[in-house]
Amino acid sequence: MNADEFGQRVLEWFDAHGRKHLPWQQNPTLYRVWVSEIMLQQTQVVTVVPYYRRFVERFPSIRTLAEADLDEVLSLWAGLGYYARARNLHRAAGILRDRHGGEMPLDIALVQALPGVGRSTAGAILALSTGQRQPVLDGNIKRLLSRFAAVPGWPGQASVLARLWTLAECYTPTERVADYTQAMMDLGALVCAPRRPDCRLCPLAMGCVAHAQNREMDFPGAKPRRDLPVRATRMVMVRLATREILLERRPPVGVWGGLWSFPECPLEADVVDWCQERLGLRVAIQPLWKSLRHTFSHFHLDITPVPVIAEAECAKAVLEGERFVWYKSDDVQRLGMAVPVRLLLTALTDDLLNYEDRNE
DNA sequence: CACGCGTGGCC
DNA sequence: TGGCCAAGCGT
Repeated sequence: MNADEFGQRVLEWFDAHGRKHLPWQQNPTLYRVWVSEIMLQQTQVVTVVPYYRRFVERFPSIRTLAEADLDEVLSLWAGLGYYARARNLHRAAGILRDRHGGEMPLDIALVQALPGVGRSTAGAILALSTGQRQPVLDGNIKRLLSRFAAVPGWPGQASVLARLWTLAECYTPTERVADYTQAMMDLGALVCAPRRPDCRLCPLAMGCVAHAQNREMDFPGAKPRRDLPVRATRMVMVRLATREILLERRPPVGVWGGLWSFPECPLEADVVDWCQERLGLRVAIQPLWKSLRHTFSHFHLDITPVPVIAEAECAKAVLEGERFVWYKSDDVQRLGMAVPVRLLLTALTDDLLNYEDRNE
């Protein structure tokens, strides 16, 4: 099947079955498509949609995003994961404001130079928003092309990746590039699916090498896997008699970077001493009622929560400033703390306050 | 090139 | 129910 026929068939399929009502497809400006592409990195459409709506309502333009506090940007990202995306998005908005007149450039090299924007995302932004002829190679298209051409090997391997890029480039048409690009992602997500590809619905089945060999599931080649490491940590839940709880801003990089969580106390340290030295707090430890395992895609995190009661006057005096915050449950949304909201605040804090109630 | 980086859904 | 996967990129 030549490239013209490939594109023709894909576009015909798009007209009949492609997705045309996603939020970022309505008024697909460079800014709106950019935000959507960042959110969609390693994240499924159904998960993104509500976050996307809230985000572009609050930050409708590059300039509003650039002027915002990172804390507020993170607060709208809370729960979506991969928070470096939000930090990069905010930083890139500042770059666009300062060096590009507040506009997304049309030169793919400049787009790709923005933090958080790689080759595929840069291509998707320009192709979907302006129709510029740029290839895209996301996970869906990798899978589709791997099967169509029976490309052996794991796409994480440079040689395999290079071959897929060549195919993506070759099949990208000169007309209706936006529809074609959307169609390829839709085909990969809805028809050429990872688990159960439905080749009866595929407009490319007649040219698909993997299908001809009945080997759809052999492509793309499997990623070499190793077992997840386990990390252990301890989080100190400092509570005042007023039911306020202490949160600390996490470092800007690493797990949950830039978000707020309970302070982490080294496992080898004595909690009472550590609170005295690190936080300047005199505390009383409460009984521990459970520990918690949180599984990430790349490791297990075993968390030991340690509830402690601190003296209010001392605590207030010592821990004022940007690094720490005292909160009540109502304040969570304002602060934008993904981890505390979902994992720590809802689970551990509820337990902490229930525990307190039971003992009153 | 290998690894770090989240979360929800699927079986 | 634990392992796997999903619109990648930065280091």
